[in-house]
Amino acid sequence: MADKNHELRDKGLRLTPQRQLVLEAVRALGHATPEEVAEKVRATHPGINLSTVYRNLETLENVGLVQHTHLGHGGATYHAAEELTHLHLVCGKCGSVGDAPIETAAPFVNALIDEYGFKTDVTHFAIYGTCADCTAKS
Amino acid sequence: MADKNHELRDKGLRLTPQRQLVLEAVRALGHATPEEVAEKVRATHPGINLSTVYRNLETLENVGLVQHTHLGHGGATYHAAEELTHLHLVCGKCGSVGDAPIETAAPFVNALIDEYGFKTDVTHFAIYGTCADCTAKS
DNA sequence: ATGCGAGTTGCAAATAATTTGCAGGAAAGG
DNA sequence: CCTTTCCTGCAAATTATTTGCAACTCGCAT
Ligand SMILES: [Mn+2]
Ligand SMILES: [Mn+2]
Ligand SMILES: [Zn+2]
Ligand SMILES: [Zn+2]
Repeated sequence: MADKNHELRDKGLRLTPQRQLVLEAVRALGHATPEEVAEKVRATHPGINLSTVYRNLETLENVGLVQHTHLGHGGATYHAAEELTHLHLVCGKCGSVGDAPIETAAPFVNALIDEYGFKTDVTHFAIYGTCADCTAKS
Repeated sequence: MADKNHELRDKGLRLTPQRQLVLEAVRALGHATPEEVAEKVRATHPGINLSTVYRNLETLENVGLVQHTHLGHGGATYHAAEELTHLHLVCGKCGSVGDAPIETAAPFVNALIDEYGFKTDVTHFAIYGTCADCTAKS
């Protein structure tokens, strides 16, 4: 590696400790709300302001390093862009979040393209329903 | 029809003008945010309070007369339960909301049941992506 | 090294969306 | 009617996110 953190400069962004830490936190956490990202960052940079986290998440999303997804009824959660390679199966009863390969959705995605010219991003919203455990219990 | 509005009493709910109007508004609007429902109701009942609308939407959802869906990054929109018979194709570029029959998703839904025992509700979240028009323009 | 200018940050305040407490008012049933 | 319970309006509280602004600092050009 020539010099570290080229990925941020390459996108035309300044390399600040806060920004690096936000990105690292998102990568470490898998998926996380802005609040959770802030919490994680505070481990090494206690002073970080929540609004800085929001702003950096937005900035990092604009340059394609992170993305947001909706797993629940409320706000968004953030992922590292590289890591968004699976569907999220969210159970409305117990709140569990399972994964499934994106290919599972391929026939559906193709049908929407063929019939409507609609290009689906299957990761933006979670797949909502009831998990096997909760179905068994009821 | 024996006597009107049995549907509310049958669910064990009191029949108040506000409640009836909220339900009618949801039915008339197709999909609507709580704010939009309130607006609609105010046409005939100007005094209705927004919190009454929120409370009634929740109540009506609990008894199964309405349901909420997420069409965008933000809050929920409400539908009459009978009316939720299609997918929502939401374009992230232009914001348009198209419809598609639920059957389009059948192979996908079946795959999730077979492979994970996960029962998908395909209407809770919209199907997010880019519409044909926006794809053409870019 | 030094300095400058644009991009960033922290902080406080502003917005926006939704929820809650409470006291008065109205619906259902006897 | 009368009572009980549910429901409503209103104000205040929460929660989530955004914005204005002055101070700061990163990266580039002296
Ligand atoms: Mn929801
Ligand atoms: Mn979104
Ligand atoms: Zn579950
Ligand atoms: Zn579009």
